[in-house]
Amino acid sequence: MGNNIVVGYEISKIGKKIKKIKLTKPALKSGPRSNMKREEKRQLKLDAILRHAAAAFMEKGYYKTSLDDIALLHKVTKPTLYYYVKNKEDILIKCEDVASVRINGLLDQVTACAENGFVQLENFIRGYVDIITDDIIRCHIRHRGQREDKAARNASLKMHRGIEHRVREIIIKGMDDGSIRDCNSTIIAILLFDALNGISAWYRDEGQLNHEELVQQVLLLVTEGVKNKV
Amino acid sequence: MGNNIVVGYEISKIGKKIKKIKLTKPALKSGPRSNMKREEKRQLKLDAILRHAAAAFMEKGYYKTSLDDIALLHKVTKPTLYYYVKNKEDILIKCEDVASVRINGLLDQVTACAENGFVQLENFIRGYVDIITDDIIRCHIRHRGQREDKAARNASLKMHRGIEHRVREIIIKGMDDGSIRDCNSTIIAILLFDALNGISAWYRDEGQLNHEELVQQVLLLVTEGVKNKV
DNA sequence: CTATATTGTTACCCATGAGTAACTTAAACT
DNA sequence: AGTTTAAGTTACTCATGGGTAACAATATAG
Repeated sequence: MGNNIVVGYEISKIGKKIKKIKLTKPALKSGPRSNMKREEKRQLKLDAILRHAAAAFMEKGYYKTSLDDIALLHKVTKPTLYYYVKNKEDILIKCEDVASVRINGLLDQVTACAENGFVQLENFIRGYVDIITDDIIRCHIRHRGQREDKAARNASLKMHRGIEHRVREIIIKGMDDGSIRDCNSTIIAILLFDALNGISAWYRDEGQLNHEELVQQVLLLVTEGVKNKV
Repeated sequence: MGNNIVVGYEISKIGKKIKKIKLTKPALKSGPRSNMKREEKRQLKLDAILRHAAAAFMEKGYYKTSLDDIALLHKVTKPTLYYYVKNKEDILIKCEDVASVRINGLLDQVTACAENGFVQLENFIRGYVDIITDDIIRCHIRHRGQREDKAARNASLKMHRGIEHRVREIIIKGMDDGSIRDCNSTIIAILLFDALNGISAWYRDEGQLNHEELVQQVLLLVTEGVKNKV
């Protein structure tokens, strides 16, 4: 009886990896109050782990950061991490989820305002530069690309395309309402993201460069370009 | 007599690693013609290795690419690679050297022309988008950042700063001669590189997007921005 | 107060891949 | 020719680090 508490076994398609699955479902019948507390605590710990991991990944890079490093930062041992994440890559995936929510949230907010396309684009840029201050987002931007798992790779691509598409829509709206000049919205959206995401690789809020100054320069560049109007 | 042909031993500072050093210096006395041929061949092979490595690194990433992978691409075995490069990281360093020469060469060319700052900047952008078509350059852009060796890390930073500085100089020149509007040249230079380097991560010459179209959109964005002039 | 699920630990396993030693073959100089 | 150097091979070592098994402690439920 000792070892039938926890698991059953399921052989994946390839038959190479064996996956543990729970047979006992997470007890949902008990009082939601106490359960809530547990779930809350768990979520907080997961968040902390993501923060620590993201910070480490940003400093040393994904492959140069071991799970032991992350565990140490979080003051637990490596196997404990596996209680919160499926594997190393899952950390990146969870960072991606956070990023998706925040960026799409920003887009919701921006597109909800009844402004013309250009102003919406400005607002998006402002918000985005703000968002990429967060280590988790920066970590995602830097490491979206590195996905061993095929499904994860596709999901990442899909989310990325989704966001790019929404920005493209803003640009198109701007061209329609006359606030943005005629241009190739696809290329412009990509270039914009290249520049903004690039910022996340070097900019620190604590650094010497002022946040407002940065935003101003970005907006001016995107708005006016650099050529002097004589 | 068998084993005193080749080597002496030298203990590095740390005393941990032992390094082989040649006592027999590379014969330079013999005819330069034949030597040239050897050096030439060697250089060609090194170039081929760099090409193969860069292609692999761009496809799978540095850490997911083993030296065996590269050796296989080059149709030799791993130890042979060590005849051409010091270690794995040395491949990145050699790619960096290539990149440095090409980009600084472009800058030489661009700044040699007696044009105003804005036109020089335009010419640089045109040339740069051309250059980042090359796998070796793309590899360098993607992996400058990953340097375990401290000296290599510093060298990389220095080269990068050097190039950025030269572009900043062009922008400043443009502001002086009135061809470029007043701006923070440091930030603009960085943003420009962020956008351009970003391109190297996704653009393929063989793809559906036309090279000229891309260059046009970049130049327009940098020149005019996206705001419609009413 | 006891049973059960939740967190966490110590001690492993084992695949991977960088780097090396020692030997073989091919080329080139005299 | 015959010897030296370059170029390449096979067969290893060995550190690293992701992942797991099995056990220990702590909460929570009934």
